[in-house]
Formats: sequence, structure tokens, C-alpha cells
Amino acid sequence: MSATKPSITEVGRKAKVHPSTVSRILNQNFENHQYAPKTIAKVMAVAKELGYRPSQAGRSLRTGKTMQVGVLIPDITSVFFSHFVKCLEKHVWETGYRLLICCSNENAEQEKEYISDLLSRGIEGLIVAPSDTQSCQQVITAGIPLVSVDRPLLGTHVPHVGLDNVAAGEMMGQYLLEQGYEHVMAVAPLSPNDPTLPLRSEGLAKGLAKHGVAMQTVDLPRNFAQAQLNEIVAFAKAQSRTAIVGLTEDTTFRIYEALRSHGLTIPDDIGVGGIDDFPAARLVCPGISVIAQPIEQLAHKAFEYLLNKITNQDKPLAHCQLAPNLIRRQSL
Amino acid sequence: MSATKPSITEVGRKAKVHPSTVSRILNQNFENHQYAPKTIAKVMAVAKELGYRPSQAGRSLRTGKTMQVGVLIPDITSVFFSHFVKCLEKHVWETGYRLLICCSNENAEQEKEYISDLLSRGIEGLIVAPSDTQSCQQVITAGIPLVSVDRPLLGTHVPHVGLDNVAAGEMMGQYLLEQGYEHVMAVAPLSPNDPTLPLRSEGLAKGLAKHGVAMQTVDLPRNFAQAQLNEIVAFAKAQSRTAIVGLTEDTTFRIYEALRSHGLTIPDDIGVGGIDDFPAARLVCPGISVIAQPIEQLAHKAFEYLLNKITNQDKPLAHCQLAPNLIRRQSL
DNA sequence: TTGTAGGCGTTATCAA
DNA sequence: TTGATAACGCCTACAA
Repeated sequence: MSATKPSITEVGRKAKVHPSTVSRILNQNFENHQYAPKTIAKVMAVAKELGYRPSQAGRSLRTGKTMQVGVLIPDITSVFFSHFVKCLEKHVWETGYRLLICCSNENAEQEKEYISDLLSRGIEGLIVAPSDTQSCQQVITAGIPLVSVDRPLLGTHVPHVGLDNVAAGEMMGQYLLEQGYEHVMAVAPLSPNDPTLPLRSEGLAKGLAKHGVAMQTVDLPRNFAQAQLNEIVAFAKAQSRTAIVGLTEDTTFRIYEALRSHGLTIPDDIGVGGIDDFPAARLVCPGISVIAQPIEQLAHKAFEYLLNKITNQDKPLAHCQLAPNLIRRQSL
Repeated sequence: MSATKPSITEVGRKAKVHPSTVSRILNQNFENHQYAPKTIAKVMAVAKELGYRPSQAGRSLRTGKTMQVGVLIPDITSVFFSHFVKCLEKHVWETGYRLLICCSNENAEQEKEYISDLLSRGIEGLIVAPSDTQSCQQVITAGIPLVSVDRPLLGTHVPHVGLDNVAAGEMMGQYLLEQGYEHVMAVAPLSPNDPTLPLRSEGLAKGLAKHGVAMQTVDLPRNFAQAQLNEIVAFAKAQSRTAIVGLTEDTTFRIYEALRSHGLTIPDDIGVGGIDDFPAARLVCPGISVIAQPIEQLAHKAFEYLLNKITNQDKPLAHCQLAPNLIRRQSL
């Protein structure tokens, strides 16, 4: 039971060659070195026999590369981010990098600690959906490649990959118009650190304004209670041809729940829509019409950007706003 | 713009002390060394000024500890696993460890590569929901602390933390009995590497047998099409007092979808239940009754087990089967 | 109260 | 075709 993991030195000892020989053979580094086939074979054999695995610590120390990148998101539990991470992880893995995942839980303090820690672990790049404007400052001054996703880092030059939120709002507004709604309420929890919500709201208003339909924005407290949706529903019910739009997957979910518990008929009494798709929106009857994000593309682009910065290909990195997608179901 | 990250040596240089002094002061390692307060102060000041962060690579190489553990799951996108990871990450973080996350996508090949990689990164422990029986062999022979979660590693002594699947099935069976069902179909995709599904099925049968209610198990292909649920539904419709139970969150979701598209009334025409909870189960109307897992406890226990093994507190680690939870909604 | 030296595993440069 | 050596950043026994 050899519990000790073998180093390059032990492999060398057993194969009767110098450690550096082992290193070059195992790394296929034959640029300036030719080795006898039998030496190569022997080294390979011994390495396999001993179950040799290179020590990343040793390698990192020597090369300065860790082949690790980080991703910092508010919540892995959300449909959007879990799918995003899944796609991202795939791309990261395929390029030989590994992904260190951190969930800030929208907590700025923790976010800073996470970042500090990631930096000391020598990550070569970071993809972040920031909960705080300041927490990434350390990454920027350290000169570590950084890409923001979902939420931009306003006031910085950090390249961003995200949904075109204004277009998303407009698309929804347009659709509401087509469906003949005359009153619209946009609902979202107060999220001081998320600049995307106001943009979605703005887009919605813009879309509706084309036919002079008025919109009302409702800002709920950050951790609002289900009961707080009741007055919104009551208000909406009093008007004819009203739709409520959740600006967040969770909000939309709960609006629908509230309408249900009020025994309202959707969409006849009140229409419901949302920005961001989620499985329940499809299962529920009537299904909830939503604007979906191109998650796979977001992940792809975000890592492409990061890789560009890591490999120092100083391509111009414009911010990237991806187009939203309308999914028509029956709730509007 | 000092883009280079300072080492302990540079801090020492600037503070006019030896690197080892810096090391001991920064690590509060005063067991055999007393330092003049002004030296301490100076070192601290310089470290902060330079934005010093210890290099994990250097430290790991020297100490053999990485303060990293891994988690390997089939799919971060599933409700169960995303919540599990969230809870796990919290505990891991709080004990000073960091979490390396990997998604195998139920792919045994990839799983092996992941594990190989994690090992070479020097993880001090691994929590795994295995997609394959063999892939963890490497971890075992390397003597790295290992805990399985959700799915046990049969035929090994790896400590396991998971739901009591038989009890979960029984609990559901019991409830179906109470609700007066006379026919039950248990549906799950074929998952050769997931031993929990047969257990759930077994428990269900056991629960139902108490009153002689028969159960039928339906094994769907791994990536079954929605259309394949149609015959199941047709079959179920032909019997009176029938309930279909999904053994997986995804399966339950899709069974419900199928019943919907057939225009069936739930639970009057057919009842639906599931093992594993998910948000949509709550939002749909009627809500889907499910057996829920104690996710937070699972994560807590799993990491507690791992930590025990890492710190070599050779406490006896019995396998841990946590009790399921019945959530009554209206679909049964 | 502080300094010195050695080595963890790796790879790049230089020598043979 | 192979070997020797040094260095990455850190910690720690041992010396001063």
C-alpha cells in the first residue's frame, strides 16, 4: 500500500534516469532533446506503474501558471446561474483549465474574501457576476484577467458579456402591445448592486411607449414576503387589461403563485410575464411567457473573452450584448 | 503599477528583515519566537502596503496541504445538486477550505479524468456522487479521504451519506394507501450507475404491499422522449384509482407534463407523486406531492465526515441514512 | 530577538 | 542522447 504519491524524482530513480529526463519525456518536450525510444518507453512504463501524477503545486511554483480560473456568482441555486456554470465548466475544462466556483450569496463582504482567496491561489482569470462594485478592484489592480457577466462593472473597463437587457424589456413590451394589454406593472426586488433590472424596466417602458401604454415600476424590498405581492395583485385586478411582469426568475415565480392563491384566471383577469426563463414557467398551466437568455452563448463568449486576456492576444474586447429570446406561452 | 505580486522575500527586503521573520509574523507563529512589537508592526505594514498574498503553490509545496477539497456531481443543473452544492460550499468555506467543483454529466470517462486531475491538484478530500463504480478507485488507493453522497459506492468501505431511499419509497407508498390508490406505477429512466432508484422502487412496493396494492415499475431508456410517456399515461388511464410516481425530479416533471398534454384531471383521473422536490412541484396547480430530501443535513453530514477523515480523527464512520420528508400537495 | 539553510516538485538553461 | 543545476515561494529546525 504505497500511500505516498511518487514524485518525478522517484520515477527517475526507478527508471535510472535523471529527473529532468522524466520531466521532458512526460511533457513531450522534445524540442531540444531527443531521447532513445527505449528510454522513453521505460520512463512511461515506470510512471504508469507508480501511478505518477504531476504535482500542480510544484508545477505552478515553477511556471507561474495554475491552469485554474475562478467564477464568482451570487447563487448557484438560480436556474440561470446553474445553467451558466454548467456551460462554462464545459468550455473551461476543454481548454485544459479548471474551474474554482464561489457563491457570494449577494454578500459584498464575502465576495471580497473570496476574491482575495482566489488571487492567493493564483487563478489566472476570473469570471464574475458581481454583487458589489468594489470587490473586484483587487483583481483589476493585480492585473489578473477579468470578465464580468450578467452584471457589468460600471465605471471600469472590464469587458462584459451579458444580455441586452433593454432589448429584452422592449421585446416583452412589444409583445404585451400585440396582446392588447393596456396597463403594465414591472415588479422586482430592490437590488442596488444589480444594474440590469433598471435596464429591463427601461426597455419595457420604451417598448410600451410606442403605443402610449403606461407602465408602473414596483420596487419590492430585497427579501420581500409573499404577502407583499397581494396589494400589487389587488391593484392590478382593479384595472382592465393589466399584465404583471417579473424582472427576475424568482419574482415571476412568486407573482404567479400570488395570482394563483387569489384565484385569478390567467390571462383573462391578469396577464403574467417574466424576464428569465425557468422550468416551472413551462410546466405551469397556462405556461408563463418569458424572455429567455442565450445562456450557452453567454458562457461561451465569457470564457472566450477571458481566454483572450489570459493568452494576451490583445484583441479589442468590445462589450458584448447578446440578443434575448421571446418564449410565447399562454399567460399573456 | 506593480503588476508583480510580492513574495515574502520582497516584503522582507522592504521591511529590512529576513524572509523567515516575515513568514513567522504573518502566520502568527510565535511559539518559539518572540519579536519586537515594532518589528511586527513594520512587517504588517509593509505586507499590507505591498498587498502581499501568500502563494498557495509555495505553501502547498512546503506543507503538503492545499486546503482544497473537491466535489464531483453528475449535474449542477439539477435542483437537488445545486442546493446541495450551495450548502456544502458554505460549510467548506467556513472551515477554511475551498471547493473545487466538477460535473461529470453522468460520463464515466470524464469522471475518471476529473478525479485524476483533482488528485494531481492535491485535493485533501473528495465528496462524490458517483456516476461510475470504478472511477473512485484511484482516490481510494491514493488514500485520499473520500465520502460518497446521494449514491453509495457499493462494494467499498467508503463512508456514505444519503437519503434513506427505501424509507422514502415506503413513505410515499403509505401515503398512496391513505389516499386510496389501487394501482401504482413507478417510473424512472434506466440508470445503471445509480443504485438509489431501485431502492426507492423497492421501498414503494414494500409500503404498498401492506394492503396488497400492486405496483408496476416502468424503466424508461436513459434519454427517453416525451412521447414515451404517452403509453404509460394511456395505460394508467385505463385503470381506476391509479397513481404514477416519478423516481427522479426530472421524471416527475415530465410525467406531469404528459398528463397535462393529455388533458387529464389530476388527481381525479390519475394521481402524480414524486421522489425529490423541485420548485415547479409547488407552483403547478394542483401541486405535486413529493418526498423531499433533507439537503442541508446531507451537505452538513457529508462534510463533517470528510473533515473527520482529513483530520484523521478515526471516529467510526457508519454510513448515514437520513430520513425523508413527505410534502403533501394536491396531486395525490 | 533575529538569521541561516535546506527542501518540497517542477522545469528551463546550460553543460556534457 | 542525457545530466546537472538553479530557482520558483514558502516553512521550519537549528543556530546565533
